[in-house]
Amino acid sequence: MAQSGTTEAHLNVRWLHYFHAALTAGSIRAASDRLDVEPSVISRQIRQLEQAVGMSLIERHGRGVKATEAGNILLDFYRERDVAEQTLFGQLAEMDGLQRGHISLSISEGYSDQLMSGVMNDFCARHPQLTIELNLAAVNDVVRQVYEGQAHIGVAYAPRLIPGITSVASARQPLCAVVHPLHPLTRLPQPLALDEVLKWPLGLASHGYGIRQLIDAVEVMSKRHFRPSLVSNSLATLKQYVSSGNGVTFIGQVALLHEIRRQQLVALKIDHPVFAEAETHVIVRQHRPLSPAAKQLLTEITHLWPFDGQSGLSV
Amino acid sequence: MAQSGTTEAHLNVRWLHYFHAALTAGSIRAASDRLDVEPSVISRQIRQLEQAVGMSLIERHGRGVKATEAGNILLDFYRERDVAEQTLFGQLAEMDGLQRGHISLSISEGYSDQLMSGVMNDFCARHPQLTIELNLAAVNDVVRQVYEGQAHIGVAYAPRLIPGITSVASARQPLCAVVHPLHPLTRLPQPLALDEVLKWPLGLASHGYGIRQLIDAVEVMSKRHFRPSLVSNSLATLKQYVSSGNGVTFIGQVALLHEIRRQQLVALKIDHPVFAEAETHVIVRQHRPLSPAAKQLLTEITHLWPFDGQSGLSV
DNA sequence: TAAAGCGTTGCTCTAAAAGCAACGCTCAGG
DNA sequence: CCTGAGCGTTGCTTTTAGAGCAACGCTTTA
Repeated sequence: MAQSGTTEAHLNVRWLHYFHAALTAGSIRAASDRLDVEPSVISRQIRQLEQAVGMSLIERHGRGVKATEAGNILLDFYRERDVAEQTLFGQLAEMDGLQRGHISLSISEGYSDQLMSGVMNDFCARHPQLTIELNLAAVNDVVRQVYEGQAHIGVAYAPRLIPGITSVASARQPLCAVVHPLHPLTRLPQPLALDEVLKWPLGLASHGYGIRQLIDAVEVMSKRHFRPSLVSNSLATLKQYVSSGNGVTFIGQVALLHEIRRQQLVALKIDHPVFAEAETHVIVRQHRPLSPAAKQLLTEITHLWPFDGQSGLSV
Repeated sequence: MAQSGTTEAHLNVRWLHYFHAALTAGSIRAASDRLDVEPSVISRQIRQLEQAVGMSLIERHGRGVKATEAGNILLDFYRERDVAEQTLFGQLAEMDGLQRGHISLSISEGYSDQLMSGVMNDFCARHPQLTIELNLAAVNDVVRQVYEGQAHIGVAYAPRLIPGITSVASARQPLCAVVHPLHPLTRLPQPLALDEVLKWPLGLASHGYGIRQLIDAVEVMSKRHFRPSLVSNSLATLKQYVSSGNGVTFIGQVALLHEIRRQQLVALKIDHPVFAEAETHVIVRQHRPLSPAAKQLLTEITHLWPFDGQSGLSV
């Protein structure tokens, strides 16, 4: 009587669907009319279901069908499964509608202000249900976190683009010489010659930072030796350094919009291709599908940010 | 972005199965080896699942696949569904193993003792998880309850078999004249002539009882008129009636094994075909699949009960 | 740089589902 | 008692979906 076969085989959707339809409709033929499917199909599928579970599930009367004891159990199971499935679809729809989801951003230090004021504030306000993780990190760490999947989106200044990382947008943001507004350099015509800049005390970012990598490159290319009097992994420290003396440091203009607007600092262009062509990149992991929320945020970033070119935006 | 189609379509089992296998195995090809299915099949089924939910579910890397955010949600859903399904199978197996279930019996009065001592005691002891409902009723009610599905199994004495009712077993249990052990009738040779019995005060079962229907039939056939001095719907009352006087009543021998063994009453055979050929029937509703527990109990009843013939036991 | 491994795609083949017509049966009504 | 409508079921065919096979493009590793 008891089917000896392993119950490993999962329950087919059609079986349960027809089974449920037949019992709710009261008869196989009624279900047939409702579903616009031949009665024979329903009959057979129910039979398959029966021999799959190894028990009789419906009582076949001359007038319709009724559920057996086992049939009722399975019917309850079907209903529970159905609501669970609808709940699932609801969750996915919520996610699709950006009412739910998680986005992890990793951005270079100094650009957080810009991001928060430009895009993130609006986005967070419009989608309060979204969980947004904003991680400040050195450029190399931004790239690494995106590469390893810890961050969905990365914003990095002058990142070293490696295979597996796709830049969906970029904006040219020259690395400038940053000094106090009353600094003698401000009286020279721009772009400044590199030698002029190097006459003054120098503050540099630590190794591993995108800025520092650019500077190192320029150091090699120009066959000069930079002798920094201050090295820091904090942009704020560097800003503080130049704002309280006659020192100079290299920071992207975008990273100190606040100070420039308040006339606490000035950014002076430098006559060197590497400095001039520095770019901020919005990067993602190649071939990694973004969640709907992340996609939306990504497009907003690339649209509101003053990017000139968008290379391969594949959303 | 968002799939506009209705999410009415239910999720196919194969889709989820392959999807889960690929993610747990780490790669489609690994899952392919584990399931012994071509990788292309898995890839395609997952793609079908993806366009069914309208979202990307896995990240395709050069080295295997990973779940997206939506994929993880669906993965959790699959796991929950899986345990729910196993729970279901467990319930059904328990029911199949008679560890769970419900049986409703309807039996004629007077045969409960026999049943309880013969079969039910053992059965209940062996399957304590089973819910067994034992309903005493008049024969016609037994038949009706079985017919209407209120009782799974019926045990009826001389039931009027109607279409829709199947007798799975029957035992010949002649209707006897029941008297006190010292009654004058006991000194006559058996089978007694009907006229001899009718000379004594008569106690009869109420109308609607199987016994009474038999008696009525005999009354018509023998062209005699029975004048009962006591009519009761309680066998116990009838027994009491004959045990305390010189009255006589008609009861099946099997209904008073206790009293016979204790020599409180004696059952005397009567020379009439209707009385002689009375039968107890075990009946079920035609075309009604019994639960495993009910099936088991039914077979035990038909085996342990002293039935001579079993007509169409279709379990 | 070459080889191994991955997911994917076009094609063919097989197995499952669906449609169709007919049968046997139960059950309500004349 | 009998008839007819309605039901579930069964053999058959047609259609669809799943599965196998070989090859391609790609990423990752030695």
